[in-house]
Amino acid sequence: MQMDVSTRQLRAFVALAQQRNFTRAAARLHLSQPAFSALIRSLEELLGVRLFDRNTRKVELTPEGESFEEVAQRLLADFDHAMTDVRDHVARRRGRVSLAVLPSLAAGWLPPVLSEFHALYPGIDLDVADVLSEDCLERVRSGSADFALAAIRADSPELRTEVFCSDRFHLVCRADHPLATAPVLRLRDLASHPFVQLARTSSVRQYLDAAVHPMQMNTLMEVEQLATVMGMVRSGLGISVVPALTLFHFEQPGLVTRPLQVAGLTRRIFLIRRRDRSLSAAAQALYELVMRKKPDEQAG
Amino acid sequence: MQMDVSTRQLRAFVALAQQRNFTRAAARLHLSQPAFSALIRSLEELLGVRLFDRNTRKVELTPEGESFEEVAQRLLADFDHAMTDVRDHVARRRGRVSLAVLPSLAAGWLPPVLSEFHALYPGIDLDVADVLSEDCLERVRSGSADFALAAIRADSPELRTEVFCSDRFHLVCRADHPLATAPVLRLRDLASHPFVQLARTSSVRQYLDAAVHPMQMNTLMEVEQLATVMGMVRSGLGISVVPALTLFHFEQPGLVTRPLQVAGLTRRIFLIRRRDRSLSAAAQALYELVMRKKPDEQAG
DNA sequence: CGATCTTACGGGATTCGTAAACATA
DNA sequence: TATGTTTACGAATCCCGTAAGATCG
Repeated sequence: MQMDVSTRQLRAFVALAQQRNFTRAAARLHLSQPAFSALIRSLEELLGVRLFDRNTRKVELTPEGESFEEVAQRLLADFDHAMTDVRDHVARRRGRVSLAVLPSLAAGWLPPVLSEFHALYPGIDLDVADVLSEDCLERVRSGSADFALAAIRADSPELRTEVFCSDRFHLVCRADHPLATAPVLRLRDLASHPFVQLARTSSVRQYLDAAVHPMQMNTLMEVEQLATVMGMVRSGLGISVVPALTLFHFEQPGLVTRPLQVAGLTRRIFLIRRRDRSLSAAAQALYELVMRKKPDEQAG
Repeated sequence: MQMDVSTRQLRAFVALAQQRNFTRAAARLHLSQPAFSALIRSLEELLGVRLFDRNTRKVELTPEGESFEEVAQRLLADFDHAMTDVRDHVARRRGRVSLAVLPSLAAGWLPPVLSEFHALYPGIDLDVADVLSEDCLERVRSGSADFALAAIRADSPELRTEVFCSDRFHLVCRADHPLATAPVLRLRDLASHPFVQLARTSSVRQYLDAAVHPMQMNTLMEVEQLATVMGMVRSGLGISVVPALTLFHFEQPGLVTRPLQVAGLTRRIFLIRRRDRSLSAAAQALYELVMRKKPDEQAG
């Protein structure tokens, strides 16, 4: 049993209930008076009840009309509220974006991007997960992130991967270290020096292991955080090699960073999103800004 | 800014969100699939967002579609609830009637009528005001009663009066009273006997005063309630004259009631309702039953 | 008789269903 | 290639506005 009452009929009813005059109420809906009359009649027929007692001199609500008035007003208000809510989301006046990003991006490159985003769309809430690549992917897969920036490609078929940027590796060492001023830097030159490694789960480490066999490295220690690497290097315990996007950690007095021109030693950052699933208006807006603000390909 | 989204569009949207298949969802609305497709498209255009990601193999909600789904379902539920509510009232499954009736009618004639009414329409609440005629009219005038049964006509132009029934007067006295067996009863025969009167505000008294000048009466006492009149008469203090509709008070052992064949001494009961104001479905139903159950014109 | 609602009716927009075209796994 | 959506298009329907008719104070 479905009653396809239209919102127009409701609006007509409310207008007439307020104006108590067909001609004026019709004008308010930008309708001719007979057309308006038909609209009221159709509503009455649909409900099976007269809503107005009317003659040429007076228009009054019937008891049923009276009790229907508040109902109709509430329904219309709910309706309009719901519609403006949708429009607000579409217009990016409101909404929420969730993204998952590698910690290295989250600390260095991301903040100014989000700052600009927030200035553009102050009504959109932001939800950032600064987690490792595997976790990034999982969050996109489960839907808890709209998209992600990670260092690995997605494997599952419901995800879509696109290259976001390339991230070249740099040597980091003390300014008084011999390599700081060496004319040429080759990977095997570095191998002999005491080296501060990141944990094997990090993408940085995986790239390094792929480029230089671990056996050839003079690994001094393994730590979890890049900030720790920096501390170790600054105190002269060893050197390290990190991607360009993490260099902000090493912009410290007494430290030197030097690009490595090594073929194949380039970390790729990927943007991961669900396939066959469009982004929300808010997520699309962030996606576009993120793509526009890609780290310079020449960085490093 | 009014968005005339129709309930059909909402129903189409919800059907598709649930079925995730245009063909099946179209069938559910008894529509051809292309017509259904157009309905969805029109909704998406109106809202300015795609609500479904679709290809020939899969139909999925977009993020906007997802958040719109609960909104649409709630709106439709509210809508349908409001509509069935109206229909329930029209079908007399629910509702309320308020009526105002003279106490004499309220105690004797009314209860079985309301009993039948309640059996017919168990969902309709009843509101009875058993008050004197003036008060009956005032309640109709103010809208707190849908209609009234009173002993006076309405004066104000917004009220409409119709004759409901005629109520003949009867002598009430003890069985051992001389008048109980008198061959003929004339008004002047009664006048000499001690008489128990009702208060001047009662319609019964007003009729009597109009028929027999008070000076000609042997008034023993004035009381407010008919039940009191009965008690006085039963104890032999005097006689009285009351309308047929109140005789149930006097159906007591040792009491006699005898009709008075006096021209002009007939109380009229009127039904009063607002002019130019239709009755609610519930009130109309009671009105019709009340008219069908009019006290027999021959009563008395 | 004047203001106002209803009825009558022709034209135009909307919406429908059928059939063909198109897309994807 | 099979399934399922979109496009194309003629037909039916719905809805509007103008004009005439009816009604009440």
